Amino acid sequence: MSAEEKDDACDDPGTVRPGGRTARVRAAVLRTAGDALAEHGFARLDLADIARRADVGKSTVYRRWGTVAGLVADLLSDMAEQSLPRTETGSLLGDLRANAELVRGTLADPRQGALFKAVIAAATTDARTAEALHRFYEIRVAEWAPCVEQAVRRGELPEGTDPYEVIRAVSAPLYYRLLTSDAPLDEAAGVRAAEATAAAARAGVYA
Amino acid sequence: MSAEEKDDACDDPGTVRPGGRTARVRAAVLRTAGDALAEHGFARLDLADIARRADVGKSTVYRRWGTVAGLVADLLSDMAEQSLPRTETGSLLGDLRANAELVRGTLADPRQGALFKAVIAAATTDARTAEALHRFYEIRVAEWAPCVEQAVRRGELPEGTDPYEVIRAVSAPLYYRLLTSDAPLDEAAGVRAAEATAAAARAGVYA
DNA sequence: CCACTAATGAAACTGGAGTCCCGTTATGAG
DNA sequence: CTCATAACGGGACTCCAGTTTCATTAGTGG
Repeated sequence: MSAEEKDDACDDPGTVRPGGRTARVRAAVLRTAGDALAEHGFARLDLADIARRADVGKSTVYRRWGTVAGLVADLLSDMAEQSLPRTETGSLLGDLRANAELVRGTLADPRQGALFKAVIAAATTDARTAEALHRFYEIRVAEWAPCVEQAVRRGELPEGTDPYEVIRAVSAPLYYRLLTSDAPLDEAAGVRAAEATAAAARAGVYA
Repeated sequence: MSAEEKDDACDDPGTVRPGGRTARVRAAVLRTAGDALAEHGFARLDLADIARRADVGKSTVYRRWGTVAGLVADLLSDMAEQSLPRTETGSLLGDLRANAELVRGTLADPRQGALFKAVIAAATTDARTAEALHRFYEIRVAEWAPCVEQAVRRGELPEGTDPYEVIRAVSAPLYYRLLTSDAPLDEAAGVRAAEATAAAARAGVYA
């Protein structure tokens, strides 16, 4: 181990030969993990079961992801890459309503809603998962922030309005209801979230 | 087992002799469970460890609470009973700011914040825990709803404003930030939550 | 104060989640 | 096409969370 000593000891499995089977295994495991999270939540999840359902060796799952938290973190990275297109309506309220409806629809969908619940729960336990979750929302919020900046340019909102905070304000009541109530996330909730945020932003609360 | 057949088969342990030792055991276990939840989160929690730290027999914990979810549900019932006094300032914005600061202070406190995170995470896994969590928030929201009703009576808000929804709107951004971001919950966040809600409510969004 | 039994606690037991080892497969470079 | 080896898969092994059993302790009604 003279000159050619092992300097790649820190490499995780899957980084040197990411093509072919490795990629197929990752896709199968992540999809199965998503299904399992949506079904049973994050607490009743064990990697052995994931491996069985994904037709993948148990050792492979443990070697590459190690723990449930690590697997969820990777799932979040995967979810962050799948970006949804933003619709532009020309007015602040229209854009915020579009955003609210997108979020509401996602959370109201049985599978997606359960998945988001599970992912948020997982993030409260593990630091790496939390970091992945925060990055996920930073990305999603940044995608929609431009519509607030446009509204400022149009004169709909005061100068200095924080675009990120406005977008977060739309999602907040929807997530709050998802997590702390059993009331359904109907369309009215989305509309209310958008209108409340628009009213507050116009009043200069986020400046 | 003729006339005196066992009709109390459905009774849980602790319901027939709830005084003395039984009460002490419950208090010790719930306190320890709160500590453990705040420390390690809800996933790394096992009842055997709780029993050890609470100086209580392992079988007792398993017999009375059964699972982690059941224990958290009982903890939530206990938390719901400890009601905090509501301050009245005479104006809607003042009351909402007081509420926001109360919630913000609780969530910003390291132990309490971690505990609430853990409890919310636990509720995503188990139906009974979720029900207990929903009841907890219903109680807390109901305690503050009167200040909105007073504002309507004073003419600060339009008739037909939903008091519950207004109170929830104050908490929502604080919880959203707690769960999806690593930014600190500073006082400005509380003030912004109260002001945004007041502006939206005045605009008639919650009517 | 006594008797009855609800509730607790110690210890032995069990099943399966997570680890380890090693032979097999197939990726990617030359 | 060929070879070195990254990555996978099966199976044996370990360890501890959760269960069961039973003797002991202490509430509660009389």
